[in-house]
Amino acid sequence: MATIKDVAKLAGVAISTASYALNNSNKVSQATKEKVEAAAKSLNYKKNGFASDLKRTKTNTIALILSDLSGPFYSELIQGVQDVTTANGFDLIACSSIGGANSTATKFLQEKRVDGAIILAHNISDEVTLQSARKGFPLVVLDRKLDSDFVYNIEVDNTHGGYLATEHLIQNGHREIAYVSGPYNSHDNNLRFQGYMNALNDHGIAYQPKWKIIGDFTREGGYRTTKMLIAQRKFPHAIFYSNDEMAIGGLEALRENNISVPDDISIIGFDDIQLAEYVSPPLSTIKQPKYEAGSLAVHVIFQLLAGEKVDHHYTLSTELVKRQSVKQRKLPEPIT
Amino acid sequence: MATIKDVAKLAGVAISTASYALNNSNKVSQATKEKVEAAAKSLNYKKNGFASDLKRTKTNTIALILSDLSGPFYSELIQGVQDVTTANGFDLIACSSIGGANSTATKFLQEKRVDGAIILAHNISDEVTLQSARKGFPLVVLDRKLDSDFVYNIEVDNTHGGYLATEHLIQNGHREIAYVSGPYNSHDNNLRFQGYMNALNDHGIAYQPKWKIIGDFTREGGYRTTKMLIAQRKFPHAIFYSNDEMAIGGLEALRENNISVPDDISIIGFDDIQLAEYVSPPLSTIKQPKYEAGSLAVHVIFQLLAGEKVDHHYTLSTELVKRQSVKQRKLPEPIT
DNA sequence: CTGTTAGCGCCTTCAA
DNA sequence: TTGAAGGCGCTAACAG
Repeated sequence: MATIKDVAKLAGVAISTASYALNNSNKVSQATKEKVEAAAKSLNYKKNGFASDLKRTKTNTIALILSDLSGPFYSELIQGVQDVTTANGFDLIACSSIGGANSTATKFLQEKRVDGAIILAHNISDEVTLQSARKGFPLVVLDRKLDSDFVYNIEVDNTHGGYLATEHLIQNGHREIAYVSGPYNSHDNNLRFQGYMNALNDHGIAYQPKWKIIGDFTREGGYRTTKMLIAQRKFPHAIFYSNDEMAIGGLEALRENNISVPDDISIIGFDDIQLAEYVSPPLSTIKQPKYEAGSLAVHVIFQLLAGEKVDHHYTLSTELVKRQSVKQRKLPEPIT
Repeated sequence: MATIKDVAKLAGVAISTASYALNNSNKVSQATKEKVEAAAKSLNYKKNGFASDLKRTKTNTIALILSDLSGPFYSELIQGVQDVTTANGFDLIACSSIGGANSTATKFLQEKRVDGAIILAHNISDEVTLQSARKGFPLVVLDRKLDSDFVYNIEVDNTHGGYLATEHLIQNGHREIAYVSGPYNSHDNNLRFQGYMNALNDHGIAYQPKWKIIGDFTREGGYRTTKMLIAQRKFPHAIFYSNDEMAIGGLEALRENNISVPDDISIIGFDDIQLAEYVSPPLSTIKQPKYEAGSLAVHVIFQLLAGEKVDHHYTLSTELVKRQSVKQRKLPEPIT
């Protein structure tokens, strides 16, 4: 690979001159610039990005850390992140946190290969997050709540969302409502569950532990837990799946058992992923402002990079999306 | 930020010693190593990735270049890429080519920030691709065909896929078959169209230019072109959308006009994206071996990096997936 | 406008 | 086992 040295030599100028010329500085004459450019072209010279980043101690890129690049992550969120990042002339790279401490994500977080990062990856530990955040390296987390001088939190109002979902079910006459949870360590899940509890409570319905089923936020998990529910003697009036993926898995399990949604049972999800609208029946769910969350996250980073002071915590609101998986419950005929 | 110098100073050793200790070399005593590690920890030292990459002139990361990070890209493909990459202990980063020549993708391609790259982004020009590829920097393209010493091609058999789709329609009694194309400059599209033509030809059906509609591979494009088709006087027996996204957009247009699929018209897509199975009716389509394409791509890169010689061209086969959007055409009652 | 020079932070011979 | 020193490729004073 040709270096700037080779270019300078070929063009017959000093290295610095070549550098200036290549960076479009106005310190060199048009003639030299052309000479240098010609030399660069003929050598197929490409600058070494590291060397220049090293020198300037700044990369102009921010990282988006996802738990799995191929996962059903939120394309709107990425869109938001992407839009704001490119609008600011920064580069955006996405990397996965598969592999935990040895993952690419951890590497990027720790080795200052980027100027800032957004984390949406439950498999990055709080510990890694906390010890990576430092002055001059803003970190925004979208999936947890962390108190640190250098970590900024953006959350959607999961509690309220959980409340909304549960209340919608209650208002449709359902009282025996199962909650299919996400993993135990999921902050989001815990808040959604809190909302579920609150709604039950506000409507004078006693919480029954038997209706809390532990899932894992995956489609298979939803399928499995639903099968389990079906295998049990008692069946709820409705199921609140703590995310859409699980609800879709559940839908499949229900269909296989000829249990009709929403005639026999009502179900509701959380997230409003793209698929939700296409499954049959279309899934009622809780919509999160994903685009906003993504763009806000980057926005915070840029403010921080510019040395401004910003809040450490933001909460975005959620919204009920009524589709066709929830229906008014037919009460058993009163005996006359 | 603490540098290795600070660590060395605090630990009371030379810089090189600190470096050895931190890199687990066996050239330092256990005692020194511990001393250095303690110092590093207390300073919250993190090595600067650039500096070390610069020194070793190798990054251990490969880039996956997508036209849009938030786009409906192929999660299975990414899965394949990801699996093989991490299995080889390399890092994977995804970046977008939005912005063309000024995009992050172009930057990564040109500034040797990665050891190899996989391109699946029609908005990266052949020119950029060609001039980025160089010895020691293997490039695999998944969406075009390029002849260069340093570019490797992996294609799915689009022509055969197009043939399969069209033939399936023909075998169901359809003869007036519209083709909704992708963008003009899409290599994939051209091959699919070729397959369409071949099938028509093999079955003695004359190609009619009026049945070729120019789309753009987006859902909106499919919607728009279908509306157009509907607005015209003549309507085809069936439509072959050159990708699923467009077919889904088309489905919507058809539904809005109370044209039933597959009763009034049969349609087929291409790609077998996740949604295809969930739309109503479930979309018949052509499935591509996406996971294989992704894993093969990285595999090729690693072979190249290891100095092995590999073929410049691979073709993976496609397969017809029958679902419910294609139906045998009722012939008009013969007059008796 | 151009050239000289001193590092950015790290790794790695080489000599002690 | 440890330390001194050179340099990866580039940028940015500074001096001419």
